[in-house]
Amino acid sequence: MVTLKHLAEQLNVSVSTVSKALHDSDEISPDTIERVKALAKFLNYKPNRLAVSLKSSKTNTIGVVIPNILNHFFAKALFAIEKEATKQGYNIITCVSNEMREKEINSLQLLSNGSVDGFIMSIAEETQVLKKVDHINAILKQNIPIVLFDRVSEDIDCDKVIIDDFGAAYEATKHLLSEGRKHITLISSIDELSVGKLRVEGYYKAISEDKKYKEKPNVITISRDESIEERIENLLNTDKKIDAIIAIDNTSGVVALQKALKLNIDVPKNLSIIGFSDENVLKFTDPKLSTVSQHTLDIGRASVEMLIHKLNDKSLSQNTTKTIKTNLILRGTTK
Amino acid sequence: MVTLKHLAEQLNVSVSTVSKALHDSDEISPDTIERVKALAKFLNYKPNRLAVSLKSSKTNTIGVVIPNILNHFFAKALFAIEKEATKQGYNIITCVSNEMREKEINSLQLLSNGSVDGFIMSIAEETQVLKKVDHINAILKQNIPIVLFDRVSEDIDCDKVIIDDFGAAYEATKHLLSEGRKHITLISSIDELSVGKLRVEGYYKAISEDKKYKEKPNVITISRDESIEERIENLLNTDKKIDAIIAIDNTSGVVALQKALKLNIDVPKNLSIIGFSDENVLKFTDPKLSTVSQHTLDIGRASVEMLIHKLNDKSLSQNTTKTIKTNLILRGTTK
DNA sequence: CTGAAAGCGCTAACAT
DNA sequence: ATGTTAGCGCTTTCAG
Repeated sequence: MVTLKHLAEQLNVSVSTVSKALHDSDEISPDTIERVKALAKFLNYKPNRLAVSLKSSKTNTIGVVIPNILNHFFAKALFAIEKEATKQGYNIITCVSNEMREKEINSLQLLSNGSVDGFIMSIAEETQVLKKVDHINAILKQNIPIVLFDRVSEDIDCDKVIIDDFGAAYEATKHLLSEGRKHITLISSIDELSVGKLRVEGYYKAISEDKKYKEKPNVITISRDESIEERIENLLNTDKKIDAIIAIDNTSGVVALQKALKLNIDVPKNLSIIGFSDENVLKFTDPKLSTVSQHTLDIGRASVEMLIHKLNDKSLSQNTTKTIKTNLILRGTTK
Repeated sequence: MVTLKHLAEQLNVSVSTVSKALHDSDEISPDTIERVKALAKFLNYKPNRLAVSLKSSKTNTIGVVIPNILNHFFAKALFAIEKEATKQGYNIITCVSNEMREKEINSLQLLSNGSVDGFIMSIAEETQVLKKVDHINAILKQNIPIVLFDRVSEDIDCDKVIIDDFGAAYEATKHLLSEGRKHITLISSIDELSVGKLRVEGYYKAISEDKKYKEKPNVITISRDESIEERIENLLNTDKKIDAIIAIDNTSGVVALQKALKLNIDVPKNLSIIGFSDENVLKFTDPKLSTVSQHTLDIGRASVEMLIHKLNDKSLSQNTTKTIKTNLILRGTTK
């Protein structure tokens, strides 16, 4: 690895001269600057990032802690975060909590030792269930900024980026009501998560506001160790009255559509389906699933922007919550 | 941030004493060790990673450069890499090339300045098409080890982890032949990639070895700007003789299955389908797609192992290529 | 215009 | 058993 010292020796000048020259300091003669730069280029000199960071107490690195990279939502968020971070001259170090609080604690500990300037994270399921977030607050107390996205917590006071989960489910349910559906069922495999709870609330609200709707709300929660496929096939088989489904997680919507087709249920004539899936699954379904579009790329981008904003002005102790708007995109599974 | 200096001042000893104490040096009295450790724990002292790395010329960080994180194969590989790296005490810095050579160059440049000890990467499509890999060889020349996985190149002399693409396609095709299929069609949307080419070769070999098979090989390549869905629906609609499909990319197999079901083709009675998809799509299909299982987790793990192995013994200039075996898993879309 | 020196936080050879 | 010093590669005062 070629260092300032090497350059200095080659050119018979001091290290500090070289350093200044490379930064176009006007303390240095144009002639020297040129010579230094020429040699630097020739030898492919690159400033050692560790040394620069150590000196400046600034790593230009963001720690990203996500629950599960195999979940397409988080993969996409990571994609967006990486893209925006790169654009702004930041690297990202990625850790996966695998939904476990212990791993989350580890990752946070590991990186909060000067490795990163701040964190972007989404809370592990276990952490949300246990409602123990002191490990996150501990980082904040060390004056390392955190931006929470999607899965957030009231007990943490920091910047946040969320979607309007309540409103999104509310709108989706309203649409199904407007179609004249009489038996709207909500399916959730994420009822432990903050976002899951909010979406259910939105569904309740829409139902309760509709005077003409006679049925009680029907919420199907599927636990981690159940087979989503079996449960849904069963549901459609036994409860023939269901004429609309709002599936509030990543995958249930697609599964519901598959099973409906298999059972020869006419979609959307006799059954409407709205999912929260990402566009990537569309190529696997025919008709195309109608979805609540979550603008995941915007979520990632906004998270990076907020973090860097705070990094640039740490005095800024004001915390804000940014809500990314959703879109109800009607495709082939709704009337 | 609490440093050795802080601890030293609090305890009225020197910095080096503190350092040694924390490393259980036997130059230090048990008593002092205990006091130092107690205070360190109390103040939540964590050694500054940058300083340690700078001093030791060892970052314990791996740079991971992948083409596309929205591709489930790479997401899963990244998952495995992160997991194994963490287990071995390494962090990962992730960069996404987005299949672009330019971004690949940038990432490599950016991280080869002391940020990482080595790289794990899979080559961008553009790089494979252009066959220009000097930027990768340049890193190797700087004595920074690289492990290439999945998408590799003959023109790069380094450690590699691949699957037996040729053999996998060969076996899959042989199975279709053994079912007595007469019109086996290969579908590929990745014919520009090294792995794509190898899989096609495997298909050819199997076909050509079968004396009883009369038909010419039938290879359908779908380009980036075509709609895979349209193309496949069209294919099945127009060529009614097709009785078996081997889909060598991530998604075509599932799409083919969907379209076949839509067109009321009896799968697997009249049409067998084998895909190269990951298990994650299975929940979206009924019947379940038969696939070539690529053991992506093993690929990721092996990559980390190889890199760390080389890191631990840099003199080891011997490069090896590890081939991860595949499995043909027969499910509902084959007889 | 250039250089010497200090220091970021840590380790380790070398005193004491 | 503890302390001093030098140095990893870099930036930045302060001298010259």
